Amino acid sequence: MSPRQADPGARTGLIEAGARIIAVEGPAAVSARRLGREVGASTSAVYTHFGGMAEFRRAVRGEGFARLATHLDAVPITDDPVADLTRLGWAYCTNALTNPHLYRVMFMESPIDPADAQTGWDTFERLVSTVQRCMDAGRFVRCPTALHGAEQIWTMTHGVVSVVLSGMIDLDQAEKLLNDMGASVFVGLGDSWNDAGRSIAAGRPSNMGVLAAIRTAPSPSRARPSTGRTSGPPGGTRQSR
Amino acid sequence: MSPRQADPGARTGLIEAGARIIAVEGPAAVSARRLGREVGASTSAVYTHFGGMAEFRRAVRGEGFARLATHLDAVPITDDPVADLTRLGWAYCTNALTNPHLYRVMFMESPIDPADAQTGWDTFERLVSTVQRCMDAGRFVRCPTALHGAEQIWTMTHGVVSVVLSGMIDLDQAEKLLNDMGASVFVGLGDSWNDAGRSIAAGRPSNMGVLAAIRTAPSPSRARPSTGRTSGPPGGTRQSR
DNA sequence: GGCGTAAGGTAACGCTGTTACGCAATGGAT
DNA sequence: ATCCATTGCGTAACAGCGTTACCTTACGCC
Repeated sequence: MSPRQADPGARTGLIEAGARIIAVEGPAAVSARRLGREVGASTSAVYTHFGGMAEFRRAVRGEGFARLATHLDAVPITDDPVADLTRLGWAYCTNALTNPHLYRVMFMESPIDPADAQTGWDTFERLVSTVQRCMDAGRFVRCPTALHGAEQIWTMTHGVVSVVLSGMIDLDQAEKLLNDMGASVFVGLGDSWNDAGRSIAAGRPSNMGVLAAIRTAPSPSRARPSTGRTSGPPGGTRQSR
Repeated sequence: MSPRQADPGARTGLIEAGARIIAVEGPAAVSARRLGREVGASTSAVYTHFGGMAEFRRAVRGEGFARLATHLDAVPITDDPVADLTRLGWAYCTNALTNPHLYRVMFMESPIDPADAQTGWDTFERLVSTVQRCMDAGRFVRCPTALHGAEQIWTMTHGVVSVVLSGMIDLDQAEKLLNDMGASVFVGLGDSWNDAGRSIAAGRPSNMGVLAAIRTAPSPSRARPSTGRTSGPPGGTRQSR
């Protein structure tokens, strides 16, 4: 009474095809028919292996978290935990900006379901433990819990990444923001200005070219506040209706 | 030789219907057919008044920015600009969390086009001018330009809002993050810890109930780092895209 | 009053997710 | 060796989507 068993490679093949399509053409290009065409199967493959497009997207998000974890795990552990924290931040940014569509799917879509949130928190553990090392090293003396400090750092980094992906600021601005806000947050957690600055400088990736390569490609929109200094009466924004 | 002219109320009617549908059911529920049904017209109404769904969504984004500007303009100007900054932040959060779907459409979708970016920057001016007042008052002595300080504050606030909307943290955590990171950023810009703390306390909305009301409704997902929980069966969570 | 012009409805095209159905394949039970 | 329950998976259909060609309709100027 043993039935035919599914091709074990089909599932991963679909996930990788989905991640690839998302990376190149964006989430909108992913459809059941397209996936079937891509792996040489029919539309029902998605339903056999995942149950539906929603669950399939969940699986692709999981793949995204796995790639992020790989990036983060490549960050070495040194005797300067704050520099390690900085390196984690740059690794996070590099991962996000080299796979912007995937990052958007992971963190910027409709509220994620609890299972995905758990996956996210598991990845987040890498950050929490590094903050804990900063506390143990006597650097983050004002940080109540490692979790709280990690939340601050992740929220800040995610905010900058998110704004870059929205096209509101460019990568040069983002680098300044990350440096300045990173220092502020580190000091707010208890580090001294001098130590924070030293560690941020130490954690700055020597090969900034990875981000420089990204810099050229995805910058279609650029806008600045209207030149005249502000404070105008509420007639400021022109809008429809 | 004058042709029939379009119903001037139809355009705003469509925009408001779109904003309402987005607010209640999310962006995925907005379709040309649905909009036509909603305002008693046909699908071609969207094409007559906007040219297509993409331009229609741009118009709805504009409506969202207009509402945000209304929220921000309601913040009074006092002689404590840092407290005003805090109030702007809370107004921003309140607007975002009372209209989460609209906020997502405005700031968390695919890269926005230059026209929308300009609209966003116009709204952003309110923040820049307040930071300038903080500099003029001698509070942000380390802030190089008002634009740079405003970018920091907006990025931080947007990061917290964005993470709350993703369901990764709840509103209590978010309030702590905003208070702590706000203080860190203010101090990083040059304020003193005492002054920053005082202004943040002064800018905290007396009626926190607005956010408390939100607290109950949209919290479907809650997860913490690795408490070793399990996920339920992949039941029918219907998800948009 | 007629007429040119544009508003706006109708219907179609190709796309999407999803599912009922039927055939194919499989491996333990007989 | 045969059988057959069980499952994989392709086919085809359904409803709904954005978009557009086509046509009717209503308007204001001559």
